Amino acid sequence: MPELPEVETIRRELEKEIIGKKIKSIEILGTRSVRRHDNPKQLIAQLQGKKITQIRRIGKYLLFDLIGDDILVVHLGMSGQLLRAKGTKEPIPEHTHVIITLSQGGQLRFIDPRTFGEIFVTRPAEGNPRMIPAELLHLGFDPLANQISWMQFAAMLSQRNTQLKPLLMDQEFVAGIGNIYSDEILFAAGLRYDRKCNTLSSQEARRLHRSMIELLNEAVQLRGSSLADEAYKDIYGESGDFQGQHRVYDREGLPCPRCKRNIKRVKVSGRSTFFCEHCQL
DNA sequence: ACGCCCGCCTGTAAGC
DNA sequence: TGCTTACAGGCGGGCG
Repeated sequence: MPELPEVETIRRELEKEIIGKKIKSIEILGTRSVRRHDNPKQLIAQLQGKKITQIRRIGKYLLFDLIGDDILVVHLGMSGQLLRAKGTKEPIPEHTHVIITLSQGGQLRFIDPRTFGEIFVTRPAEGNPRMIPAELLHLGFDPLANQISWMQFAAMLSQRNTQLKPLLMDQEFVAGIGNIYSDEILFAAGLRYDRKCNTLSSQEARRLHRSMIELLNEAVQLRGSSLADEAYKDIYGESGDFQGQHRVYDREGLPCPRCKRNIKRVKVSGRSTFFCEHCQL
């Protein structure tokens, strides 16, 4: 599923491809993707003719800033793709829910088999200096966009009493980390998924902070992870290359790259969790 | 505040 | 071989 590195890859590509272009028309083929809107026609009217000025990302959300303060928000959920079509005549893939036609710029298609993703139009929350819509105000800091110091991070950890993995995946604490990257970050930091956050030494908190930023940056460099049972593709339909770098995720029974002992798998709040008992304490 | 489960979905794969 | 079941998980909501 697209997490921060995948969404950032898409954001960078969109920045190159569609900034300055105008939305010519929108076609909504299935209403589930636009479920926040009572009236999809209103959404269409709101977007038509608007110029795209900027593409932002907060956590796993993409924000298309439009002329006149409107913001088109896209969340890919589990299986969402945003695919670029050069023309308007390319065949429409199955599970295409929304088609955005751009003035002299082909189309963007929103494809999402599992329909956990969504698209909605909104505006910046009243008086919000960072122009963040109310719907996204609950999100915590973005580990790449708003870098915080390890000291601040350590202070935040010390105030919580939860296990590390659920905290890393809590979008209100830090935005953008899902199941794959939480396991990879914890392995890189040498910390177990079930360590209580407020028991970390300052050295451990610093290691976790550093691992989080470094690992996410490395994953962005390789344009994210595409797994076998997953549908992540960038806007050109290309897979990412970071899956080859996974050290624990989906590697149950395989040797730990560090100590060669078998990678273990457990369930943590219903989610598969992969770790090395020897290297993560 | 925290942990855990459910419901929402569909494609894939394992099990009988 | 063919059907059924489990699994994958982001997110919001609810319950203890």
